[in-house]
Amino acid sequence: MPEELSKRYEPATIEQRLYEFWEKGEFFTPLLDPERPKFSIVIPPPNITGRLHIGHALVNTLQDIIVRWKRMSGFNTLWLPGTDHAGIATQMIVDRELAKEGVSRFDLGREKFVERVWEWKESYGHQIIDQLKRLGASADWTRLRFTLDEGLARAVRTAFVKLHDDGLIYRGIAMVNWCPHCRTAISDVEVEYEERVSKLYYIDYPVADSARVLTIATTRPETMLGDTALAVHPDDERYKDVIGREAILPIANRRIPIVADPIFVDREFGTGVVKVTPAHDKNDYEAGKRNDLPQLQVIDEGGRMTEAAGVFAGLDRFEARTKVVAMLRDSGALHDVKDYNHSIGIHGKCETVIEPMISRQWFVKIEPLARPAIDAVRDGTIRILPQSWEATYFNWMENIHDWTISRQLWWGHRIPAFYCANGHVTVATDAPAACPQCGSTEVTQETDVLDTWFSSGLWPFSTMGWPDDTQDLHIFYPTDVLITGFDILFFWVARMIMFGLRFTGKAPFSQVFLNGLVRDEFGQKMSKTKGNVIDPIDVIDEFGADAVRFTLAIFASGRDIPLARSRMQGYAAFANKIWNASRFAMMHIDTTLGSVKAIDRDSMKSIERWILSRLNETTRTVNRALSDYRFDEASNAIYQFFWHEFCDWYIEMVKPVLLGRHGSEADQQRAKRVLLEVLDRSLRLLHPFMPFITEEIWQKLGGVEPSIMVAPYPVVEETLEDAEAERMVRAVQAMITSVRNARAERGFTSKDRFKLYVRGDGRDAAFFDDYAYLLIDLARLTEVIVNAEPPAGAHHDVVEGFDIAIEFPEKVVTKEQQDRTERELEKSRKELESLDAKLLNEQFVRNAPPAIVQGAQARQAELRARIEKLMRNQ
RNA sequence: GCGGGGUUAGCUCAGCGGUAGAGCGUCUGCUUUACACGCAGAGGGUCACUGGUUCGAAUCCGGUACCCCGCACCA
Repeated sequence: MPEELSKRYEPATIEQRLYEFWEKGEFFTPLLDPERPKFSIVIPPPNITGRLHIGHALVNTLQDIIVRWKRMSGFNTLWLPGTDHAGIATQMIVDRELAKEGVSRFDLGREKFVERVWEWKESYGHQIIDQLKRLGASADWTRLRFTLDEGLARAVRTAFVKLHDDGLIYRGIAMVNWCPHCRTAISDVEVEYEERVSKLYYIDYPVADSARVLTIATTRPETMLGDTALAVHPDDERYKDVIGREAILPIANRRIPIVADPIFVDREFGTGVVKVTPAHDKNDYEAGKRNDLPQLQVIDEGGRMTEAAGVFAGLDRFEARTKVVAMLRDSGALHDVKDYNHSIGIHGKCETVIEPMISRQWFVKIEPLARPAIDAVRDGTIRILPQSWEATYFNWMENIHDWTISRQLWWGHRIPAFYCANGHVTVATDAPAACPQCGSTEVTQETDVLDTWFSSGLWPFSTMGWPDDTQDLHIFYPTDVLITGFDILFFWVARMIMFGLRFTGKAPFSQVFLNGLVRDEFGQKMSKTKGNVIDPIDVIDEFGADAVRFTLAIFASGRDIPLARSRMQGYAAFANKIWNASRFAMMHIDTTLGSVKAIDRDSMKSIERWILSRLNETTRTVNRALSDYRFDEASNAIYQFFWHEFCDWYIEMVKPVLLGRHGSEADQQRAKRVLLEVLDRSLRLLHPFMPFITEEIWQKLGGVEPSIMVAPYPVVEETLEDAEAERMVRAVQAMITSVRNARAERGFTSKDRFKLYVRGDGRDAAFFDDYAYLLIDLARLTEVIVNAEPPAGAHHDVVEGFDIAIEFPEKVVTKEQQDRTERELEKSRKELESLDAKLLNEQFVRNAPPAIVQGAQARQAELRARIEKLMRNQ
């Protein structure tokens, strides 16, 4: 006898207990058995600084659904979890902590500061892991990895040295994106562009020894202090005469050359004269190199003006802008100022305006890595879903630039390059005791660290022990699918593909599913300033983890997800429905799953065949949808089945037998058995989506397995399909609905009972006789009379091809009823009319598939009958 | 400028060649012994516009309008 359930489902009372049960039971840890079919997936490692946000909740719910589904489907399943050290983000947080104590990291020094960050990590770094557990994530925590662990650090050093030895890593001086706030270089993908309203300043530059004045336009007037030339187009008639002469730089009163550059200058744009600041703009830098111009740095690494900026030295670059403009205005050199909209580069992590800066950095020569990565997607070795992302991937990969991998930070993987006192550079996984070139023992390591994404690019195999030859790599690498947000396609996915192919010779995964962005219910981006942020932990507390997961899943088709609390409330109601349906079932089931025998299928009645047939169809849909990552379709199919077929119809249909109002003892026993069967299969089908509630209920059903999460996932069984049972039950449902409609329209209540007349041939007639009790019960009738002439004035209808008539006490036809009948008639007539035309059209009859034509004919016959009956109701 | 996506019921979306669907919201009944986080029912759509292909188009192709999102450019 199963235990009883409480009247209302209270998620908070079971979630923690069940999660501990799973963890203790080691259900998340796969076997080290190379013979068994495996399924593996690695988590997109969340930053240790992070708190779980709704995007994490989504991506991890989707992974958990797939992982639980595969595990139940018999795969030796590994979901490998871990966290990312997140260089800049983490350093920023600890910096802020230090600031509160009134010290900076420079006061501490590098070593102490890094120690401090590790301490921070020990205290707070696991928070996000705990939150993932609240969500129900069935990741193998015994394999928890961190991108800065010793194992992964060795992988990083090995990868770096290999790339360097292959000539794919170089160190050099170049114009990079510089963040003056974080005081580090960042890569191209880390720069975000924002449309800003700003000003375009027109400045007059007098031509030396002449009365001519050249006007240039700039959005960044402070950089003029670093101008080392003006440039015009060589073929521009307006300026031919000034090429080779000099201009006087206002304020600084420096003479600068006027050069001609056909690549740099667009004659059509602005005045056709451009100032050249080689040290502070990418294009100017290139132009400077072409024209052999000096680079004059006027802004420093902290975004302040240098000594070279003269009187502005020491000022912040934006203060300097204001002052420069004022001074230009005073001197009359400011020609004009216009409003101007343009996008500017921002460092996404700290919102600081990027300053292009010339500096010495480490780079990855990317083209040789990108080519095979492009091929892998093109030839289908890796499939990206939704497929439209492939175009974006190709577009980016084909125009990719070398990757700036060095960061001027302290928290991260220190670059394994070593400098000796004589300036020789050695790149090696371990520090050399002496310089291999000159023998100097004064060896110091490069102070720069690597871009965080360098280490996460190795994630699928570094977490499994690479570069060693480990069992995990043998069994679980390559992984099967990567599930992540589209926003890190370039940052992470592309780099993993490149590194995976390079270092392991294999694509790190065969499929990539990119999920959309979680937005608010009106499609707006969630943001703290808008106040529309949904905190997953809050909603788990409020609605339960299962409801939150289900809500995320039912929206997840690869597009953006408009998330509303009302939806979560709706799926919390679904959880409650599952709970109560199970509670009802358990009041009657008196056996356990472990002790029952298989159902004798030959003895089953039509409604039993029907519900199992419907469940079988649902099973087919769910399995197929999950294999296509159509989480929305899969979850919706179960929802519809469980609530609207199992609860709304089947449970109501078995009540007469279950409660002993109808049928034999054997009928009741069989009904109980089928109820148990449907509940068991439904719970297993639902488990990947709603792990907690299904576990709690399923355990009470007394299964053989210790947990539903290791019970087999339902698969399609052809023998459960029963089209005939579906046809007849559909007819019964339609009759019941028709009676309910007519009753409501005529203003009767459910207490008023009537006689129902039904027509059917041989076998069907016998069926309606058998199920008269059901019609009586659910349609609240006094009697069902098969194949008799209904009295005059009865209400007629045709449903699913069967004639029915309801005998109402008297012909109380309301205006409402008449209108409705009229509308119904009108609709049917219209449809019939178009069908008639269709069937008279020879081309339709000749060209359309026979099944369609037959369907049209059947529908035509039914409509004719229906119209005839409806007319009798008028 | 290049690329991707969208426009279907009041709202949010699914459907992507063969009779317009779901959830939420609205309205009307109902304390029917699992559930009022419930049950039964109702109303609500010329599927953005416009050509074409087809026996047949929300669905395929072309164009127009508007809206998102990448990337590039931005003196």
